[in-house]
Amino acid sequence: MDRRQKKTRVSIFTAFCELLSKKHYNQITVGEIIERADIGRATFYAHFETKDYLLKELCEELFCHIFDCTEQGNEKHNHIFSCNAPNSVFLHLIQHLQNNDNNILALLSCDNNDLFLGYFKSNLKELIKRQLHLFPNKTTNVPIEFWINHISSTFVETVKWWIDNGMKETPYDLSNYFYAVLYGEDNE
Amino acid sequence: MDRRQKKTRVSIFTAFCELLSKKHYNQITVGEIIERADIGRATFYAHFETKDYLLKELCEELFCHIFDCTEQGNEKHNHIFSCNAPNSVFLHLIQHLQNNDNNILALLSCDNNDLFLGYFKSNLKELIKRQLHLFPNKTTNVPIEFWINHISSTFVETVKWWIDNGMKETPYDLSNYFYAVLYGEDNE
DNA sequence: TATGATACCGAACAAGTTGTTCTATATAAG
DNA sequence: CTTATATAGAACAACTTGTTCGGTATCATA
Repeated sequence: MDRRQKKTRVSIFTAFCELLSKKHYNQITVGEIIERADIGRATFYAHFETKDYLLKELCEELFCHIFDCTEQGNEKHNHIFSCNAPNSVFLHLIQHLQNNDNNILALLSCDNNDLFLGYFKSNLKELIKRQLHLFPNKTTNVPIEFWINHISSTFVETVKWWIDNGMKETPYDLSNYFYAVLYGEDNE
Repeated sequence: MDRRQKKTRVSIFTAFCELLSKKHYNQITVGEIIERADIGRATFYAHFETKDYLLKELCEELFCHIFDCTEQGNEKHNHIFSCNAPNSVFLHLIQHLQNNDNNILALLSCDNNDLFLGYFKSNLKELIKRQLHLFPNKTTNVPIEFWINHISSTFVETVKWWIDNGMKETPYDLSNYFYAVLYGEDNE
């Protein structure tokens, strides 16, 4: 990609993230974004058809960066699945979040959740589907699709709860909470 | 309240709900609302400071109507808690939804979820807190606040999943799904 | 029925937002 | 050096928001 394009794209993403951590997505205007990114109006629209697409592409980049590790089998940076226990998978995910890779926390914590969390959950579901053997269905009469949805929902809600309450718990403890409500008793 | 005010308020709510069932909240303009409600622009703003407040008040009316039953102890229309089992509580709630009281389904089903579901969940949490004895915490090391959040999240996500998949399951079955992922095995 | 209060209409308005279009300039690639 | 492309920057129409104001209809009361 053209060096200029890349620079512009990065500065838009950066400005957008900074704004997202301050105010609700709905209240952010294109005018604010281009002012903070210090680019021309036409340039913005040359990159993104609309604000919604900007968010969409931002999410894709961020989640791709986090979930990617699981794509290429057992070859390269699949550290999330280095240990074959579901608890470990999510522990790693939570640690990623705690490290605040790519400023994801700022996006998860504020009011912009709705759309963002939607993308997050949808990526999570794909991950779970691909690694379903790690999450045995503990009940007999619940459809598999419902079960998958429940796992990913529970994880997203766990993280949301964690953030809303000041992230006091360690990733390890939180991962155990998650696992406890999902599978009954703590697995220690 | 003045008969005129009441009429105006109702027509605004009605128009708003109809629009919400068609398009996303963000894409609905005040212009559309007042055109469909057939009222003057100034009249709208005399009733609601902004579109967000309109949604807020709408939610309060709707949820009050559904959750109210639990407020006045065991005296009047507390049919939701007529049976002292948590499964029954949510079964009743789901049946309310299936009956589509006050067109709530239209609001839950479409793209407008975010804000609306937020209010829904917050009402749910209050209900659960008041009736916590019905939901024994099955795990030892999970904080009670986390547990409450998990119950209400799971219910909201269950209903969302149900709607997104065409509401094929009976309220009875769905309630069992909910209870199964929450408490391990089916309680039949 | 008469009267004062209040809700409504509708039009106009400023301020702000969106997405497009244009020319000129700067930067990349061959 | 030359050509292609990305950007700046300004101007633009169309739309949205929230306010204002004078006139009209409806209420509640005497």
